[in-house]
Amino acid sequence: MTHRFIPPHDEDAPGSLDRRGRRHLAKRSRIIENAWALARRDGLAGISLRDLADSVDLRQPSLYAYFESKLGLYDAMFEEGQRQLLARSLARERLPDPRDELVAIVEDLVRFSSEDTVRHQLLFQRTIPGFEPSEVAMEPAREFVDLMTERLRAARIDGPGDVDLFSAIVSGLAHQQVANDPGGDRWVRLARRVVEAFVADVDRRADRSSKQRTTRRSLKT
Amino acid sequence: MTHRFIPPHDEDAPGSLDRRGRRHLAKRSRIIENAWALARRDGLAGISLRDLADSVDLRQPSLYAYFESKLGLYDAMFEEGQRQLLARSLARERLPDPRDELVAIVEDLVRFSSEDTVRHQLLFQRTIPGFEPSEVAMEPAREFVDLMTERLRAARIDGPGDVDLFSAIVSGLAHQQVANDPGGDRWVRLARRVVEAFVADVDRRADRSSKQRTTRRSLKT
DNA sequence: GTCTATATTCGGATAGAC
DNA sequence: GTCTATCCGAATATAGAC
Repeated sequence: MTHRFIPPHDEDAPGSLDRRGRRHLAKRSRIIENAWALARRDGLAGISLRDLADSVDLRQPSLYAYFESKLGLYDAMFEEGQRQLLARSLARERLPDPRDELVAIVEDLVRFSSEDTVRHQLLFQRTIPGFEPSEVAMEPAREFVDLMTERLRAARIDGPGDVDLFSAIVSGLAHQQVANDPGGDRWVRLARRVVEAFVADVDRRADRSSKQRTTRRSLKT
Repeated sequence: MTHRFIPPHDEDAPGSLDRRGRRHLAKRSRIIENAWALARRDGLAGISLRDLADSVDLRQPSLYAYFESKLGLYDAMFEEGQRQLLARSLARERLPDPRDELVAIVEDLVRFSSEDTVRHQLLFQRTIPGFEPSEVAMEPAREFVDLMTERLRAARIDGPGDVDLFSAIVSGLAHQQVANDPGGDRWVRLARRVVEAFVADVDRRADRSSKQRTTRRSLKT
């Protein structure tokens, strides 16, 4: 079962939208926007559909014209948050040095998380009981992972465990930043150092294994 | 305002407890134990005081003899979780090599988190709206930080940012382990590597700054 | 699409007797 | 300390008219 709500409409071209459909989506966006504001005020799980409806001058039951349930609302918020993250990464101009690029991405990510604690909570922690993002909502997340993987490959980081380790480092920085210095930059500032240490480790391991190969070969000949 | 509940009792020695006090504490412990079980089933925020009371054969209002409110219950759970973590770290025999000791601690920590997701949630993520641990509940957490700091110093890790970076790395491993491979060891296995990379980075920076000092000195003389 | 009205359930917390 | 009884509020969700 999915949380997504497909509003009923009957245009001829399924891809584009008529005036009604556009208005519908615009209002839906506004609702989501206000939902974020409420979440920042009352906590993510604390969003009340009544308050949300009030904030857009609707009665509470009318929200069901836009979302099939409260979980459907979370799903929409999740998707929007993931799109924001992806959009930000794509917007920034790519740096020539792949390692500088990694540093920039990590800084971006940590800042992105610390900008908005509840967004970080919805996107990266599983805190809403019963909520699991739908396939559609996960799509931008998948694209982002692809992008990250590509950037890591460009810096010659693709060994087994490398990506796991990198993801752990980034999520750790983000988490500490959000938890202990929200809005600040205490862990953002560590991005360069951590990337350099990580890259040095990857290099060191590559050296060691290539030396091992050389040794083995020289033993044979 | 604190969430802790000091049960009224009138013994002569304030430190020790009479029979009644001991029974009270024992039952309180049992309640907390069941609260963890419910949290694992329904989520942390999903604990219902009615269900909890049922599970210990009490009526719901009777719980207020043990906790002043639901937040007080969370506070007790938080304190207990922190004590478990501290107890585990103290129980393990200390390794002679301070870096091996660091590896062991990190593995411990990541395993501790992944053993029990909701405990990890309560202890390390701020997910319950309105809940902030009381001073008393934070006490074992402080002790744990002291212990960690001491272990890091033993490995000559005490530079500015070193502890921040280390904490980020550990929490990142734990978070990824909990989120993506709960009960497994995909990130636990990275503990040794990550500690070694971290230590190498600290050494490298120490070398560099000592060389800088040497250069400056040789310029002077 | 939006409304009114309402169903339904459940939550935490309190009063006061025993 | 434990109970019964109850309060009070809040929540999501549905039915059906317009």
